[in-house]
Amino acid sequence: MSRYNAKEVEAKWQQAWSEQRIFEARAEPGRPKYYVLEMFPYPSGRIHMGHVRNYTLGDVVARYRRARGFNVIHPMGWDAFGLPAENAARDKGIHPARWTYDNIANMRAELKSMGLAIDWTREIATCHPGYYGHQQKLFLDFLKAGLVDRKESAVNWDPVDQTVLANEQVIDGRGWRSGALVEKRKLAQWVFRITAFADELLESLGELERWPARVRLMQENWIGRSEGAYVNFPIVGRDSALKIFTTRHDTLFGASFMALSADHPLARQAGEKDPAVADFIAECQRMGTTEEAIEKAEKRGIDIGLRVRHPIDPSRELPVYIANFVLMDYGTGAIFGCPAHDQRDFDFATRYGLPIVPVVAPKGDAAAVASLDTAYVGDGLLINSGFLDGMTVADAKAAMAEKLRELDAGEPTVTFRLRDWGLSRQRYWGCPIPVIHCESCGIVPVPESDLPVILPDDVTFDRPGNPLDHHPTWKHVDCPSCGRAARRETDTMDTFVDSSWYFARFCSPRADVPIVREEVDYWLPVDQYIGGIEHAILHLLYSRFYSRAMKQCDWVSVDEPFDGLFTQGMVCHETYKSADGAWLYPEELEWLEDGGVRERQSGKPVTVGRSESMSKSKKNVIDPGAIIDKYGADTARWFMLSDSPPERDMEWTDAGVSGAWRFSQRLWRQIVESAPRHAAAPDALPNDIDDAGLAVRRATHKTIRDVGAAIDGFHFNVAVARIHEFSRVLGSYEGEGPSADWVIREALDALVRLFAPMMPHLAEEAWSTLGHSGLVAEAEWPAFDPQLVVDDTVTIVVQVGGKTRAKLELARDLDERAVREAAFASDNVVRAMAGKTARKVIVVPNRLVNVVV
RNA sequence: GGCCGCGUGGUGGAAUUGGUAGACACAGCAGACUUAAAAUCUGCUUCGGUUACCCGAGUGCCGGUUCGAGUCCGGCCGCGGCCACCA
Repeated sequence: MSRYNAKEVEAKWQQAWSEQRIFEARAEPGRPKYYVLEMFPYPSGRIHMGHVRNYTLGDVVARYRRARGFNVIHPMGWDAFGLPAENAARDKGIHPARWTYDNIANMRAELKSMGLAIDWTREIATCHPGYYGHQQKLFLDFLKAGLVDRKESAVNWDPVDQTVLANEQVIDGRGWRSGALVEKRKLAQWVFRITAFADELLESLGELERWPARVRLMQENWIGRSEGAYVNFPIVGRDSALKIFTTRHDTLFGASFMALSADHPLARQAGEKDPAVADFIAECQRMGTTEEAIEKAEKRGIDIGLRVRHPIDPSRELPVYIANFVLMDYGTGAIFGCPAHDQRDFDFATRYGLPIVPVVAPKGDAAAVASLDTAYVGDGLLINSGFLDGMTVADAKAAMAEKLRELDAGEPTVTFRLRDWGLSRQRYWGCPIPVIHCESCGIVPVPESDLPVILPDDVTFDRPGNPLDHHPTWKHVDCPSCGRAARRETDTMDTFVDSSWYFARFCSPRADVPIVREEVDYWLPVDQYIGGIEHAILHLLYSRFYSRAMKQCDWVSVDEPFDGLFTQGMVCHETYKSADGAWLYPEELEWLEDGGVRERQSGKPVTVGRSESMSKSKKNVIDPGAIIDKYGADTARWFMLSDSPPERDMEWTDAGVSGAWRFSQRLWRQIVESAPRHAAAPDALPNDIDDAGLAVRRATHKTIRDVGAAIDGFHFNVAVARIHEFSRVLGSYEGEGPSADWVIREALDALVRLFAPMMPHLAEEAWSTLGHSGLVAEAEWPAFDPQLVVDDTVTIVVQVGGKTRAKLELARDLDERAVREAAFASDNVVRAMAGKTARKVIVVPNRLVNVVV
């Protein structure tokens, strides 16, 4: 029995693909293209199972589309800037560049061992000046186009590491690395004006039909459009007014106080005069932004003595508080409090003894809201509201908006939750922001002739803060405008910037301009993008913004970069804990015959925990390298595609892997053992084949149809099942085959091409064993004969009263009367009817008969 | 708290979108081959009623629409995700 040696065979075919350069893509205007892209990896050092799943899915699509005749582009690169490289430098003394490029070399080799149909000539790394230099050019274009701004904004500041932290890096109010209490600081930051596209980014979500509904919804919520109104409350004793934003202007008559954010200019003014107010502001700024902090935080405030007039009823004066629950960067940083109809305002009013005046009641029934113990946020009719009384909430909003406009006291407006994208990071290992600060000229862009602004190599990590800041010379430059001494911007860009345009750079990865228009016009948009759901918001939203910004600067023609998006599930594995509660690696365990588990070394008992997403911290990881080494890439790929639908989480099991390995061996035997016996099909197919021959041909053509449909729909697990089934069918004819041996040959030729996208190495070996000279990677997808996928007979289900009582094998398209007769002739049907007469008979052609008794 | 998903055998999951529930696989059991084991092959495998046949129940729970519901509608229960003091 011949055994398939994956290790040798896989290396051989990987070399053949590479030597024949079949995956190198070239734009061919007029020929249909297909751009397959998986989210590029961060070069952490080793690939993990999540990568294996991601790139296997993409590779199936790429190879399948190629077989379908598309001009496929399938590139790979490295999201290579980021904090871990700097941490490695601090902890191990390795330069970030060295660490990163070493990791890339490792991971490239690992990815290559997977046998991916990738055009490696297009490989890019975002940390290379040949990439980030062009990113600086785009930045300057955006700056010129008014898409970049410099803004004072509140940031999380780690006083020990002396850097800004992203929200995700603040854990329980402390820096994740230093453990220091994080402060809120105002810093001048560069921002992309993503909010300028808020409406468009929201609107266009509707056109992304090949995106998961869930992702679109998440983006919709993230952008968070709300319709409301600005309202101006004149300040008593001053010329100015306090401007607030509300979505409930219908409840304006229920106002009982005003509340300002601690960062509001009026709050600051008050703080300068009153130490108690200043103390309260300081306290608000210290307040954590974590989930628990927010949940526990009480609604608190301080009356700053200011009074405003109600805009509709000037006789009423309202107190102005600073409140800890009002955010500066949403709306205007100030609200009016309507305790009866907002829970936060209700809590606040209760605490400070402010009036609670209901102005909306169900059906206008004032009694129903006379004594509230929580805010009433439901619908109803207006009460206690002068000219609004009796109106619905919606009508009252409209009427109030009209009134505000009349009085010049406010106007309807739309507000978004989306904020501008702060891109400044006080870090070394990122793309330098190409601007210069000059005392006399202000902000001066780096002249394009001076690009790229290259990161200096000679940096030190021996003290906290940004190494670019500590560098003795790098930041000192002459102002390009006036020539006097000036300072280079030492902040670098958020790494999300790097990944916001890489799909465009892949189209012309070596060009001396960022993007070559003819190339992107041919290849973009990405037809199928594949990656984890964790990027559902930020990366995908940023890329959508970037596309629009690049279009505005005439670099690309598309608004939407990703036509189709697929979000894969995670790879999970059981977790193991020792008796003293420490996590254990699967390799540290020994499995006993009785099904128990213990530690291999010590023999101590082990608790098997639930299956969770593979992570180093829980030690429930399986190294893909070891699996590929032992079983081959095809086995790993096949297992990834089997059983679990790709969008769902899957569980990695030893049994599953060995099952995949056994099946690959089975396929190999089946093909190699039958191949010599079966001749190729004659040009003119004979009609006189026997029943077995016809059955095999039908199975072949149905499988071709079903596998194609399954791959089209991303149901790779179903495609796998159909191939299993087909292999069994062929197996059942191994002893006594059809008289026409070309029928088996036709089946094998189809079979190999059907599993080629999934197990490409085995497929090449099988294809050549079958006597084909070319590569199966370049073979056409088999076509099915529509006549052969329709059987002559159909199984008709006969139900009596909705319960299945018989199954009849009848000729296809038999007329209704004959079907009825056959149904009533069935013993089981007669018995089930028990002498009753049929009240009604429903006949669904070629499917079922339901006798209603 | 808001919004959105999902609940199918021992397990992962199928089910032409309202028409045979459990394809395919894993695990398990039985058998063949073998001195034996491994490997391989064959069969069985939702639960209950004595095997075959057949009967009853069955897609989280309760109800509804329909000749017919895993699929549609209403209400519960459970699990998960995203956002979250967003005015």
